[in-house]
Amino acid sequence: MEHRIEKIKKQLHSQSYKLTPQREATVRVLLENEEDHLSAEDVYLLVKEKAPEIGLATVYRTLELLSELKVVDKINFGDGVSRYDLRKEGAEHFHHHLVCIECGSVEEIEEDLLLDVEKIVESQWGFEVKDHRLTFHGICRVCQKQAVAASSAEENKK
Amino acid sequence: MEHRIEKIKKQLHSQSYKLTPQREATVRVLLENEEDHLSAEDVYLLVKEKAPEIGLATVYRTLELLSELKVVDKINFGDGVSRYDLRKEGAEHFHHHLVCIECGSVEEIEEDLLLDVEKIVESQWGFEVKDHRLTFHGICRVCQKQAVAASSAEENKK
DNA sequence: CTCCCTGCAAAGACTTTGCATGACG
DNA sequence: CGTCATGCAAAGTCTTTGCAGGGAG
Repeated sequence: MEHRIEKIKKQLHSQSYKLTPQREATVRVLLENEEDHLSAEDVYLLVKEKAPEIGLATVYRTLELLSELKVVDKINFGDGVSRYDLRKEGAEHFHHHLVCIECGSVEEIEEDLLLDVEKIVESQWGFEVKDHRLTFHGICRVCQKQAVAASSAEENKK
Repeated sequence: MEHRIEKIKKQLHSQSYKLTPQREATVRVLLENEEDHLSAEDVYLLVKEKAPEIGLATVYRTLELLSELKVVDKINFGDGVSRYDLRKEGAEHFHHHLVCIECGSVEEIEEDLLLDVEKIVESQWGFEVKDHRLTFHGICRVCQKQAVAASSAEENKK
């Protein structure tokens, strides 16, 4: 984990930004919650546990900065909030998401499934693809099982 | 166009909603600007030209309603506003978008390029796909040409 | 008469900004 | 010292809600 912080520090320095304690705390929170898709408010609350004096505005400013540096991706699942997602080590493509419409869980797909599609877009639409956002909405494994369980319970009642 | 309004009217009635004059005016604006990706405010201003007494809240409520009925899709390109996009006749998949990071133009892809990808997601992740959102960010044909023109102008200067 | 719909204004949620203060070289 | 970063509070967006009045059946 430390080396990832070092790396981010270098990225900041290369653009003459500093890794201040607040920024570092924010980055640590993001690293520790890599699986989640935290909103600015979520990050703020978590950072506050370690550095209670931090302000919400600083968190916003830091997330904005990290977003510019492509350290995090800002995403939006359609509820009114922006969420921030750390790019994985070495990944230059933006990972995909599976959002369950039943329970709201969000799963990530690291693998890039769009290589073929991008080729088609480039050749047929003449569009030079730089990045993509792909989200599937549907029913996750867990909720599918529950649906089956519920309907068989229904069966038993008869 | 009239038959599309009729169709929407029936959809509304089937859920015991009415197609009021305000709602109809809103739908007409959406139909007349199918190519664009209007924000609620945009729709409001356009509707106002025909029906000046309409309120912004009604537009929001109508768009929300149409969204529930799957007549329009609510999308979000990362600027802070929701945009509303009419579903095409008979389409049950949500079309894809090409957003140009130079000029901000948005192009649509009707064709469903994700059929194969969805199969993979279903079989390998056990996720039952119901809908998807796919947006590519990159450089559109027009801006690519301008970039070429600009760099050759640069050449000429030498 | 009842229920749904509307306009207006107010409230709300999320995010950005202005400004004085503070850290750092 | 000068610059960049911070915290706080205020201001901004965009969107939703409360409520009284209206309209259709």
